Amino acid sequence: MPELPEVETVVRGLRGPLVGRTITGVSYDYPGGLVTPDGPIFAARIVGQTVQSIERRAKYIVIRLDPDTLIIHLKMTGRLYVVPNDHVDYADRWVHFNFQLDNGHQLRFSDSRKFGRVYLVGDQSEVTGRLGPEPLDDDFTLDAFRARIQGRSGTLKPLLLNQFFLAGMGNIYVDEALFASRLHPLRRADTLREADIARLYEAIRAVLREGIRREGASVNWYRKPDGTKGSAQDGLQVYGHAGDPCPNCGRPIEKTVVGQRGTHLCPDCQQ
DNA sequence: CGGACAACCTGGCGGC
DNA sequence: TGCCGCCAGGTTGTCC
Repeated sequence: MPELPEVETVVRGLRGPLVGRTITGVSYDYPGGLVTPDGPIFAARIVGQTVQSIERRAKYIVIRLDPDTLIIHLKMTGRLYVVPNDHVDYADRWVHFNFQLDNGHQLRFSDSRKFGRVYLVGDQSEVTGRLGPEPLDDDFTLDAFRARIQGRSGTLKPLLLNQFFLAGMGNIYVDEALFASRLHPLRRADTLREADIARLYEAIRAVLREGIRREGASVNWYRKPDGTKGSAQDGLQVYGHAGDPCPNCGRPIEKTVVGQRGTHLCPDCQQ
């Protein structure tokens, strides 16, 4: 669920309460969620480090400490929020990491399905170094996208979900971008014409920007750091709309499986 | 390079 | 009301 717009919203919501804070302790009850370093080193190494800045790279939340970097991936059910030590929250039942801050607050990482991952590294590129370009960066131009997609032969949906091809898209926004560009999820990348590539490029950027503007899609688990829902789900055209009339032609939206993922499309509008 | 599939997990939901 | 079984999906790793 948390894709680029959701993670971007989380990052923006965490900056205020976290930047400038020093971590004074950490506890966790699911060692499997800690990728690196080894458990015995983790607490000793992070305690005493101060948050310098918070950024997003793909779907990773990158918290720059000094000298290390704390990186968190929410996967599907992860939630991050900062609350006073004595605050009781509904999502606390799934908290597996709890970072104590120097101002009587805590950064809590709740994750019911335990898919989320935590990294503490000296060099961010250990985790995010091989990811594809950021679709909303200024230097991700139409020319850059064209150069990247030319020479690829795979089907569009799995290609757009591939984080090494393009960073940040997930199941929701890929379905939306393909609908907006009138391209079928099974369309092969090497059959796209110039106009198709241009429409797809614009659609990717548009759906992601709209997702951020609406502060993410709370289809089920995703919440903003303040616990409230985003509203991007209200603007979705096809995702979660199986059987509903296509906003373009009125015929029913279909749900199928592409690349082992639930896929929503209008078979009449998307070719 | 690509595609299929299993694995990691557990809440929520449909069906009975 | 309660139980069973399946579905959801981000990422990695394996295999062909």
